[in-house]
Amino acid sequence: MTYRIEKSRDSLIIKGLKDFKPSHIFECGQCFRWKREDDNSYTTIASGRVINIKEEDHDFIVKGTTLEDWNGFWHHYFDLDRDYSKIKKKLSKDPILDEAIRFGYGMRLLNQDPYETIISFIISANNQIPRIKSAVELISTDLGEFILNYNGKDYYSFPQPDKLASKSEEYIREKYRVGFRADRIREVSRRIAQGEFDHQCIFDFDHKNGKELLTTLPGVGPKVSDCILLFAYDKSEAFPVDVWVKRVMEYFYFKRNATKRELEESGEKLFGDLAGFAQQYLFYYAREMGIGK
DNA sequence: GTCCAGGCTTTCC
DNA sequence: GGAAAGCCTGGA
Repeated sequence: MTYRIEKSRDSLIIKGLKDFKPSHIFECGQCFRWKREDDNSYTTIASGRVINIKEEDHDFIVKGTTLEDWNGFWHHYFDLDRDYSKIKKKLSKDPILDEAIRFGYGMRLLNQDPYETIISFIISANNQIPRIKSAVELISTDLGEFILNYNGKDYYSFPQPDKLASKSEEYIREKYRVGFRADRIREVSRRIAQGEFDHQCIFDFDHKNGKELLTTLPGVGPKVSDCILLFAYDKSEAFPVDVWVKRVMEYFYFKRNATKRELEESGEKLFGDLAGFAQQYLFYYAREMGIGK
């Protein structure tokens, strides 16, 4: 991925960046920590860093970072080493994917922090995106570190595992409004904090072994583990099957009700090692268009 | 071993 | 009042 960065007084100006649209990247459901500002720019926090990014003509104005920090962190976070034009070209041979990609053409899969992603997607079970965002926000404000105020809003990092592990189930449930997910959050945080669960080694595992290990965690089933593998561990074969993917697959591909197994196997069969990208284009398209609802 | 119904907290539409 | 980026348990 080749692009140019120009420095201005208080921001970076990124030029020549292809396949990149903040609204598609943040609003496609992979990430819960972003805010759309009144000027349609996006402010996001990741690994204790806060940036604001604004699309302007074909450039992107980024506030809150330096050249070193962009190259050392955000470049990888936004997955800028990957050629999405190539991925989209391959997937577009499928007419349904072609349509989904026309809709969400600027989507990219973020490389997010593993622990934050694990907890966020445990919270996502049988839940709605506004509520998931709210819970992650409440946890960070309560236990994370204050980073800075941007445009009137305080930003806090997501806490380390020992912080959540030290709270009671009742405290987590009542303070963050996470219901039956409270004990799962506490227990998973405890296992990671005490070194019982090594989440770093999953980077070296393949998709199948990573899924096997992650699903040993309470609150992590097949769908949630595939989200974690796709959004934090760079496993692009992962194909999370949720209600929207079920709807879009049954509506366009099966043209009938499909079993859970048929749905889970369809990703690899149809899209191979690009299944994760296909899933994300399809999810975003199906949810925004209300397919099959 | 696989499959499936019912229950789960709370909020959003 | 039903549905929500599902998981867990128990029983067939």
